[in-house]
Amino acid sequence: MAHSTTQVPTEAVPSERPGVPGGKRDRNRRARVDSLASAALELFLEEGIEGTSIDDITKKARTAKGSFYRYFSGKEALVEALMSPVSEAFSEAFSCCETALSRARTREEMTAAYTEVGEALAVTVLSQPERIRLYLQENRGPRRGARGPVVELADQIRESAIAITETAHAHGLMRTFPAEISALAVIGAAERLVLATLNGRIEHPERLPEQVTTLVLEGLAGEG
Amino acid sequence: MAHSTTQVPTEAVPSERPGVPGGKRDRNRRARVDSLASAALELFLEEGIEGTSIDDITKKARTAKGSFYRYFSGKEALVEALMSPVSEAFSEAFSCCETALSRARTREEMTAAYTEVGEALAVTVLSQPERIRLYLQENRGPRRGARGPVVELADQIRESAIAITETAHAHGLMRTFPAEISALAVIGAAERLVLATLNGRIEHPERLPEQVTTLVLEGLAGEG
Amino acid sequence: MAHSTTQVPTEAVPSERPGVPGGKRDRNRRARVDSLASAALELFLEEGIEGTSIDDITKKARTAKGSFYRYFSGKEALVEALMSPVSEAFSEAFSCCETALSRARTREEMTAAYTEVGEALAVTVLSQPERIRLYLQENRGPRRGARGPVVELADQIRESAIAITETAHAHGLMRTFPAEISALAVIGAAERLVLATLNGRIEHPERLPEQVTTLVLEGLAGEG
Amino acid sequence: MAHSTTQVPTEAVPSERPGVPGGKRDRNRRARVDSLASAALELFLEEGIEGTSIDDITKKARTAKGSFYRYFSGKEALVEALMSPVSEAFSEAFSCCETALSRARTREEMTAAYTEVGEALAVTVLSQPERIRLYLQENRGPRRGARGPVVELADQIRESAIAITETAHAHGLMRTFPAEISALAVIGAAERLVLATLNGRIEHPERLPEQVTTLVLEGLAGEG
DNA sequence: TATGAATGAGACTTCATTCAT
DNA sequence: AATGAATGAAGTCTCATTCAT
Repeated sequence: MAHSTTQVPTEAVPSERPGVPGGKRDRNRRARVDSLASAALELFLEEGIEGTSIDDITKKARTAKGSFYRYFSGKEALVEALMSPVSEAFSEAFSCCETALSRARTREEMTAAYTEVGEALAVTVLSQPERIRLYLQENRGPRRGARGPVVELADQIRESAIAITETAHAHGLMRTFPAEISALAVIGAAERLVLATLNGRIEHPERLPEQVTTLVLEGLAGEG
Repeated sequence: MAHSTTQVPTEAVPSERPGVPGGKRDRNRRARVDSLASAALELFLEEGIEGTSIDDITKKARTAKGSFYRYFSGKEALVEALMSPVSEAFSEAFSCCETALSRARTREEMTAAYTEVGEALAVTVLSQPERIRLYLQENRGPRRGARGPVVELADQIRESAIAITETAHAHGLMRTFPAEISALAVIGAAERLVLATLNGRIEHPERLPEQVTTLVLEGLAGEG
Repeated sequence: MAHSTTQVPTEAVPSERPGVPGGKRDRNRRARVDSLASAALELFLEEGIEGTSIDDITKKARTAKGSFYRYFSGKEALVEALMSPVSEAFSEAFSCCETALSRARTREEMTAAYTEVGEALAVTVLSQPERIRLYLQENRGPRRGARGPVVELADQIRESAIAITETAHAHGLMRTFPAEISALAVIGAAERLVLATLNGRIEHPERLPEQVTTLVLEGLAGEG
Repeated sequence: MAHSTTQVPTEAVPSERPGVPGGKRDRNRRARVDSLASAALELFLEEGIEGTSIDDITKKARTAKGSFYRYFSGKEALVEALMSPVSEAFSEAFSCCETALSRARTREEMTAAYTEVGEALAVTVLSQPERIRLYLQENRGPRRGARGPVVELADQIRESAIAITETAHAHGLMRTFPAEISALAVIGAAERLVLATLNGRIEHPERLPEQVTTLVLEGLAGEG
């Protein structure tokens, strides 16, 4: 895996940095941050966040331990940095969808909104598979310690999903289940399938989106 | 929570015990095992398995640290002891269902088999809610360390669910998706909903089974 | 190895014991003490005194841990009990020799005295090989902890050997080296050879006494 | 005891060190290793290897517990580091002697070879008295745990001594005892005398080499 | 700025000893 | 008298974090 796939957004880096942004200093800094983040991501996936020590990370990134603390205030900040692009992409996708939904007047427009959010999420999943896998592996359980940011992301997703489901209900789009229930069911199903896909356990992943849509909309009992 | 709700199955206790099987020694032993297990369960739920130390457990159980090791060879063994009743109940439920399915000749018999496994699982969930919550919180991620037994249980569930789904397909019961996909979707949805329920986030939990059934069979698009 | 070879002298047992000495109680007690001592001896030889725990001993002796403390006040007392027959045998051998030497008037009488002490020691070595091996393995080093009694025995042997060597010198029996030097040299050589023999590294152990005598008296340069 | 007498050979120190090889970092590192090793050596002699804890060592060396593990992977590695200069010196001495012996054609040349090895060993003993004492105190008994390296050294010495004795026999230099027997006798005698000397129990240590030679070659019965 | 050494709290585990049954 | 459960001190080792170089 190229290190460049693990780029960390600018915000993770302390803002009062010297040198021209884009200059050599800046590039060095980013390279260091990226190599730490990508080493960490790989280790987190293999050993778990709590099972990975700062030492492990810096050893894998071939940096001195002290350097880690120059770039991240601790393990939690690093996890936060790893999750934040996912969080932002999801945030944007959901809020776009929410907007589109509230503007929608016809059933077709609503369906389009859903399709769009689905595609936006799929793009994120495909472009950041490791971070998504990290999210899927670590998002349950207490918010304690370095896993905090991951659990936070899970909450964000849950709330957004419920919100758009409620909007859909308000527009009479779907069966009037309680929004929590359908939202959580869809999230649960989707997450499990994505994880299986990322773990290589699904045979024809390219058909997955279509199958999931069918499943979600028409259920299992459909005229098989 | 009463300590008696956290009973550990007999097998976890060393078999050659002295004194009368119902005598004071025996009762003390069981009380100690229970208090350790229940303290641990509570802490695992609040702080995570990896975030809980043996010290935390023995402090909460008001025993000496050394006593822990008389009853469990380590944290992993304790987790194993906590998961094993769930694992056994699930094992039995799935294998009953598998048997019933393979014997079924009519669609009604098959539906009955599914209903039955669903009910068996629901009973387990309701009678062991904390252990189920622990399973739901900790079952993802690498098998590393004390979480091992939980991940193992997850694998067991996944395989069983796929197996009975394949049986169902073989009998033409449902839409011919790949078994992995429908099985994982159902597991994912169910697990998410159960977790939300156990976390008290579902309004009318008593309606959940019926709603889930509808959802699974007919999907979201159904003529709400 | 039969347990009876590991008998512990009466003194090791607390003196205020109930029951007729020789009665059933007494026999039980001795059987227990012997089985603990023989289990301990075996373990001490394999794992070292410090590497053996009370637990190891009672497990091997198939007794409860508490029983150990009924018979011995601790590991040191047990070591003391294991060493004391050796210590007594050696004590007696040396004091006999000392007496015989001081009475000796002719060179022949003196040689006889030495021969006799050598034989007495050899008998002890052969009749208590495991205890001797324990002594040889553990007699160096600080007197600290449970090894104390073994180191004490080493001191006793050293002093006795020096004493009879001085007597020999006083009678003009041997080359007038400082007594410490010849005594320690002989002890050192003898101990090393006995240890090698007990470890099965000497080809014809039955010839050893004669060879050692030659070696000690005539040295290596003799007309080979 | 000056710390400088407890220097640990370069190999024990991780090789890829930063900073100038003679810079402050380097000096600090060596000082730390030396202070740990010398504290340990002193404690090992007083309390035995098994009776000394890492805590004791770091307390005496006035460092944090964790620092110990930066320099040594554990107690056994430290013992190994303490023994290795002795082991190497002995190795070299014995192999020189072996070479010289196999080349020797006259009895004088052979005697010279022995004298030389004796002197080389004596130099080592005198220049590393504490390590030798540690070896003498801890070399018997099972190879278990941290004492392992010391027992290993003892084996090395035994084998080398037997080997050169066999060479001597092959050249008809000495009385044809089995090589094991004469070698072990000499080792045993020498070790005991060296230990007594290092413990300050020998009156005129400077005469020891000559006396031992006489003893070994001519025995005790010589015309005193 | 980069390095890795230093620190000490804290995790896991073992053990001698005491004590209830 | 015998058993083995309970205790907590102590041992080994790890780790996040700070700091001198």
